[in-house]
Amino acid sequence: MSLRHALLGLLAERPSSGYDLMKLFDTTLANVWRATQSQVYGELTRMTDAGLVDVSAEGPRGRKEYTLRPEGRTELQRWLTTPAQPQPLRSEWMLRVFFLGLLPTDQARAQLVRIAEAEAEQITELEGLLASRDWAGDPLSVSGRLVLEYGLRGSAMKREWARWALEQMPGDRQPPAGADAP
Amino acid sequence: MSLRHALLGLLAERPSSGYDLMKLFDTTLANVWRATQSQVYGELTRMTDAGLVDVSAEGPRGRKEYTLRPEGRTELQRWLTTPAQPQPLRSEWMLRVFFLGLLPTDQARAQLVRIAEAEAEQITELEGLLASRDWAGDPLSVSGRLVLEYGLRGSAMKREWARWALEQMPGDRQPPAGADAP
DNA sequence: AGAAACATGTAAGGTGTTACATGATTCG
DNA sequence: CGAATCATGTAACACCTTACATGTTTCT
Repeated sequence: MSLRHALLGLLAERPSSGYDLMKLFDTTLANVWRATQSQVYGELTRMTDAGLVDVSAEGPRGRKEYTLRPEGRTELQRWLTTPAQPQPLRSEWMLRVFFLGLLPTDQARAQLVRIAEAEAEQITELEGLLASRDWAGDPLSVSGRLVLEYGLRGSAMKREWARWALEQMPGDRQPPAGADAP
Repeated sequence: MSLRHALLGLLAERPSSGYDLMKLFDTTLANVWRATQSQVYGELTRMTDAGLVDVSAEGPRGRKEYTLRPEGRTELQRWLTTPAQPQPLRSEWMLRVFFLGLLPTDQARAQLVRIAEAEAEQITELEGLLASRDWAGDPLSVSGRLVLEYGLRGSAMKREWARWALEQMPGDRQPPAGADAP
């Protein structure tokens, strides 16, 4: 049910339309919780039915602005203070790593190299994001900065791990200079 | 479709029944890719229909042993060598962190402390797993070791991050000894 | 004999993805 | 006026969770 809580959290900052919320998912929450357009609109309808939000204003082009109701705020607080139970873990890239042993060594190593490279790119991107704006100020900026830092540390960790993994794999030996290749 | 690939990968090692595969998910893949019983049985039927596996033997209690067919092996190789496209990211705990600014500071700090503590436990558990068996030998042990290492580094990173985050939060100042509380 | 482990399956309901469908308003 | 952006919604299909349902074999 976390899509609902993400929406409640965003609406706690300011009333917004489904379209506004969509853009927030694509930008600020892109590295935390993705949602599609049809999900957002559908969930907003259900949240209205459930009495968590209200349509507080209607604008041009059928725009509907949603506002948090007290019930919604209560639910948000409840969720934020409830300890998260561990979510079902599913990581496709780790699954691939787990089965790396089924590939010829050179192909397996190539996959690890790819992981390290992809993560280096990710670091560049996140560093750009870090430099792109001021992270002091309003509360959501502060916690946004926390999330970004986690992303940076996670990517650095993953890149280092991939390098370490390459060292563990057989076939790492450098052929001595001048050795004849078979 | 990764459940299917997980099953193909496990069957590449040795023919197994649905029940066997379930146990492998609960043990070796517990930190990589979770699956429920009804998912596994259902997917095995669909994989049989798709010609990826065969029921190679039947045993007591209706036991069916599945074996990889050449088509299945091909599909597994294809998947392993195809670069993974980034999966939709959804992290509930990060979502909670993102909205930490909506809580009073002391409650927000309590959440971060909880995260650090939970991760410390996780590290203990993974270290136990690391010590519990020999990780040299067959290919899947070697890559299993890689995955475990990733888990260990990830947990250490997360714990350190939580400590860092606590330092960033307002309200970190220690009241001087003997100071009067309001 | 009873408990634990082995073994498979179905059904209902929730959540998410992709594609389709439609139209209004603003800006150059 | 045409393109981009704003704006909302539906439908089909895939996937996952939880609970229900059933029966056998082995071990103590």
